[in-house]
Amino acid sequence: MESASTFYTGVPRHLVAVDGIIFGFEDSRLKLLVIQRKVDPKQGEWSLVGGFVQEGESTDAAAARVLKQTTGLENIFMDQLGCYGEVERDSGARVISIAYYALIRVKEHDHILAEEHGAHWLELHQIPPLIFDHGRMIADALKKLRDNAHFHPIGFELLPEKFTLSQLRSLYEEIYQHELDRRNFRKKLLAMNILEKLEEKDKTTSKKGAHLYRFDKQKYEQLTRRGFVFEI
Amino acid sequence: MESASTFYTGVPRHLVAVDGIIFGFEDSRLKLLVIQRKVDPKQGEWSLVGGFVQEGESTDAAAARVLKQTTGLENIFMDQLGCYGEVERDSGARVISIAYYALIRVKEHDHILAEEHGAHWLELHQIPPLIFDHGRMIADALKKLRDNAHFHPIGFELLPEKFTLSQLRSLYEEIYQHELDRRNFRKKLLAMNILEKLEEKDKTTSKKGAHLYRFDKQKYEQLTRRGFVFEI
DNA sequence: TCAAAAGTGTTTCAAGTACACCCATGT
DNA sequence: ACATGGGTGTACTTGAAACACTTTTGA
Repeated sequence: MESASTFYTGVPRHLVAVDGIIFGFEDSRLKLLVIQRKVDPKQGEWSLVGGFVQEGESTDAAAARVLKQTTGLENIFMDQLGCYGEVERDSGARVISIAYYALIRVKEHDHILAEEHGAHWLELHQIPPLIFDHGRMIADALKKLRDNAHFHPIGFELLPEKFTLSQLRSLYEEIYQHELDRRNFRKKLLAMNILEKLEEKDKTTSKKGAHLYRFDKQKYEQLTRRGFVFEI
Repeated sequence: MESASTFYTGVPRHLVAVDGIIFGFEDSRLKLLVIQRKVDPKQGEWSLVGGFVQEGESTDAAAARVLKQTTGLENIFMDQLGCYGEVERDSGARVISIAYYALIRVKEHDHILAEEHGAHWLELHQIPPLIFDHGRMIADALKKLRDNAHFHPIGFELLPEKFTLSQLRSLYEEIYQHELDRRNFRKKLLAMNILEKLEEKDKTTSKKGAHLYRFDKQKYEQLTRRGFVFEI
């Protein structure tokens, strides 16, 4: 393919990175996994987890790899946030970065592995200034998380398999940063018919105990095919 | 910065392209600008407009440059769609592509320039199979256009400065692919208070003539700051 | 027995939807 | 005079928002 090699040769090549905005939910708080950078430039400063896209590796795969390296988790909900392509965004070199955000169950991830990488879970209002354009990435990720959570049942990715309605509500209160009416929330969610009520109760937060529920993905997809639209 | 050069050296570099999904609105139809590719591989086949990101050029700038080269237009509404990073997506080489969609006023663009590039405006249902993953890019762009148009007044980017309410309505009918009630649409839009009613009338489509309106961006932004949310 | 969270029901209000009629005018 | 698209008003329906009371049980 002679002409092909003509078309692609002589074209400048670029360093391409992936950065991960990793959300977690713990103690009724939305948290973010950030690390203290181990390499220069900006060694020791706060940063998102990231890495370079390798040859023969898709950007999605690179993001999944980086996530696994820091948390030990696989098959995690991830969505691409977008490309950050300003020339001067990385002070060390011209790097084009593809940002991904991920939702993980904090309890399930490998805390020891994360610590080895200098990783910390911080609440949203505790996030220090980050290197490069990582602050903007987080802002964009939060916006996308909110938009996405509004019409898709991605919130469940942040909760344990079994959860109470109070937990679910406080999750959305954290995501949207405003209170939701306890009774209306319950009514709305149960009316959707996508939660499976379990016999077990969670007694850690009240004497009476709150029923545990499980997200019924089967039922959700079935309803979706019939035109149902999730909305919170 | 010795350690910095250590960190970045030896890292694989990639070809990075931008591809443009360019929407236009003409004769009450939503259209897409596609070209017949002039280079191998896939010469002669249908493709989106695109090009490679140069050194010292941001991805946004590259997308704007490609748009200008094919249409002659500058300062156009553009939004990033996302990164397409599969390893085998381009059969000629490993190319990471950043897709952008743009909304342009068809009347204002340089038709001669476009023709030189083998460009054609095609209606959505006329789009032939495209090379690589361009078909998927279009599907994604349409989805994003719909989502975006739902809560942001981006539709006006596709209309001439002065337009009738009927034109505006048929634009949204095209975007959403379903009919909207003529009377309710008018009521809703006028109630928003973001349209400036002009004295002029457009008599091309009726004997009575329809009033022309102009989108009042000032007023829209003012209302937005007060919490107003556009929705159609 | 009482504090604290869980669970249930009702009323109100706003926004969307459906729909019918009059208006202006070129042919 | 009439056909054609432009313009206006009203009744209905649905769903969100606001809100008060009862239940359970460990301390």
